[in-house]
Amino acid sequence: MKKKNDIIKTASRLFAEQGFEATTTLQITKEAGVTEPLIYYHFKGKDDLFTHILSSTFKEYFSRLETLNNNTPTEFEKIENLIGLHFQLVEELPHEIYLTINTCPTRLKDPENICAENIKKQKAWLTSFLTDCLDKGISIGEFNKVPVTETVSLIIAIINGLLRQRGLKLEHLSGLNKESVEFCKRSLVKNLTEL
Amino acid sequence: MKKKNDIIKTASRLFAEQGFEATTTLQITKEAGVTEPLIYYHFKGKDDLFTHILSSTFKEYFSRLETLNNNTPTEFEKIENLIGLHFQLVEELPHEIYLTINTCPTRLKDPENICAENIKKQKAWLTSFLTDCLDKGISIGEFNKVPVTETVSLIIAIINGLLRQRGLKLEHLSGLNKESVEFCKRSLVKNLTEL
Amino acid sequence: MKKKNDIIKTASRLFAEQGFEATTTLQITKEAGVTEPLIYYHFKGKDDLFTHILSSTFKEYFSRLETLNNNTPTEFEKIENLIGLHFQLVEELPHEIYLTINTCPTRLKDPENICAENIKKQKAWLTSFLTDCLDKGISIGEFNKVPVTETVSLIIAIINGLLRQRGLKLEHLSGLNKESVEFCKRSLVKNLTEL
Amino acid sequence: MKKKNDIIKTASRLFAEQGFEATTTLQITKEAGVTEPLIYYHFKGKDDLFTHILSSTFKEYFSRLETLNNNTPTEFEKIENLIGLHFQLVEELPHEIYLTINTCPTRLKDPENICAENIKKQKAWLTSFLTDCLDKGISIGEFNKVPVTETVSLIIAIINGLLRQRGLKLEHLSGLNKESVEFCKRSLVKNLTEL
DNA sequence: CATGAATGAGATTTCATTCAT
DNA sequence: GATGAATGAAATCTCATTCAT
Repeated sequence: MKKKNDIIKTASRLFAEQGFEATTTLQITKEAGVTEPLIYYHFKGKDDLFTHILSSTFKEYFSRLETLNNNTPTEFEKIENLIGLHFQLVEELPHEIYLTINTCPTRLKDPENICAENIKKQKAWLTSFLTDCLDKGISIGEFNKVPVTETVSLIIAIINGLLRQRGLKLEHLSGLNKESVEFCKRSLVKNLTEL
Repeated sequence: MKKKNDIIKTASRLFAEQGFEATTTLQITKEAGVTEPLIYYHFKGKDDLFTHILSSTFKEYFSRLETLNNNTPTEFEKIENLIGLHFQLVEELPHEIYLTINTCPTRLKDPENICAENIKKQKAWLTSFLTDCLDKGISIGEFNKVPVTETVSLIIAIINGLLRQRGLKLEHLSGLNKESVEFCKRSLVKNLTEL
Repeated sequence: MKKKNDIIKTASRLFAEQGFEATTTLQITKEAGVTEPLIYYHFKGKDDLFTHILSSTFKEYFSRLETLNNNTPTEFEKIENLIGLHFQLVEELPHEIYLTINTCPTRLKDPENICAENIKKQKAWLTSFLTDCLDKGISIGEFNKVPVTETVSLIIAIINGLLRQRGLKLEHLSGLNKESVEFCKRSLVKNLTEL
Repeated sequence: MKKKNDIIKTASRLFAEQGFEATTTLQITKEAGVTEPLIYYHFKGKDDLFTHILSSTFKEYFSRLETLNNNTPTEFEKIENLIGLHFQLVEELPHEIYLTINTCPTRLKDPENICAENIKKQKAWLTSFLTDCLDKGISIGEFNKVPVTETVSLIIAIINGLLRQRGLKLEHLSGLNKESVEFCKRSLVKNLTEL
């Protein structure tokens, strides 16, 4: 079972770095120190291996989303926690997260495939979470009166954009977490004392 | 020459939708209504076709960046124009832009390749532009005293995140342009009357 | 197109001699003097090549059955002609005919496959032809009062058994044609003067 | 030992239905409810398993041939008994018999292999038996003066053809046994009262 | 400019077989 | 007896590319 794990780890990294098609089964097994047929012993094929990695990743991702604390003193802290969770995740599972951001999109055409399914689910979850948050924050006067739908899309875009930068190794997010939160806070929260 | 253009258009779309590796020369020619050797008459090969498309796209992109008006009354208007330019671009050249966002990243390892080169150039350009802008805006008291480096990264992430959403067809950016600008404005510009 | 024909001829022979599974695409192409991918240029795959050969063979077979003369003085001559047609066919297309007898049966489980389909069609045709023949021959007193269904099955079995012997190279049917006809005639036709 | 038998039974069936090459060791073990290495505990390999099944079958076949009664009142009864024996055999061991008819032929090229060897032996036995029978029957005036060699081939073809029909599940031999015998009797035996 | 036919290199996958337990 | 894990060898198939016309 150790070897099975070696395959999964190596494949995650390579799929993330090079994409699904550009990664050959031979390369995976060579770097994992096993022989090619072992992939086919543990998985139905290259596709199934990819699917397996992706399911695990999204499962982990969604289970973490569920742990977000919904009893924060302010609505903004929920957003802060959501952003923090993503920064945390990409530190722990850089390849896996990058896989969902970068390799998935090229496999999105077939609406039944696992990428499409999970990316939709993610979007729905984040939209619902943020919409709640903004609605409540605006109604209790914590937030400025921003248009909810657009602002939700925007925050999701920010999260995605940041993870992507990081995946491209264009940024070492250190310090960006705090600043992203501040940026949003200034834009959303009413009556902040000026910096 | 019409057929050459058909090849380029079809290839742009397919490379963007499926990635470079997942797109076969046969598929390109079939969907373009030509035969395979014609690719080799007009280009050195599949790589060269890709390179051609990418260079044109980045050339167009950089030439547009150069048209940005640097004599705006306020510094924020420069940022507004920059964001607007990207929204404009993705409306006009959706496949080409999505290509740079989605297909390039998996080809980034080789530092000599055209993707790496241009993405670095893009990043340098945007960083320089936004750094100038923020530095000046802060010094003249138009902007809050935000940490420049991080905020620059953040704005770039927002732009990328938005284009990516659009490419994934998760969003119809209509309305998002204006709201993105407002979001940033609230966060950056001092003494706005509260909404 | 000459090379395509070389593939078909070589494949027919090898499929017949060794069976479908035991024949490799490499072997076919080597013996046909071409390279492997050429199979995939002209056919969808090994299966499609097999299917193509089989369709042509059965098409030829059924078109010959249709040429059988139905205006013979006696009913027995129809049977004689039917047997003769099969002997003739196996002389002209030994590999192809042997393919239908020997390689088809192992592919019979899937009821939609081309073997199943054609073998059923063949059986239906022969049954209908022979049933007519026997019915009429009995009613006009040319034939003994034999049980029609069973006798039809038996004549089909004789034809199949003979072709199979020949395919196995256990027999050189010379002389067998005439004798097969005599054997059946003695059994079926009334009032023959004893040999 | 029960599991060994499960392997043998399942393998017989699958080899007969699909052929030797098309049947994988994995399929055999799955359908037999065991694991692959067990085949290698009981047999030297897939070839050896096939050989084992085939030897048993032919051994049983030849031992039955030896039980044929040679002291019948008429020569024709010998032929009748021979045909009956084959009908009987295919009822009892349908897979095994079909194996010899259908799977063996594709393995006939190598003259040292077990199929070639046994099929030759079978042919020799039947030829010798029937030749004796016909020679004697003709000399004592029981049979018409038929050409012996050809008629022998023909009777063997009939037997093979019938077993094959049955194996292909094109026929339920019920009733055919009796009628096959009658068909041959009418053709061979002198002075039958007309039906 | 354009194509039908063909190919070299290599990818994915299968399968009989073995090893360690 | 029996098995889960693993493998060497080879099969089918794909794909970018080229040749001859």
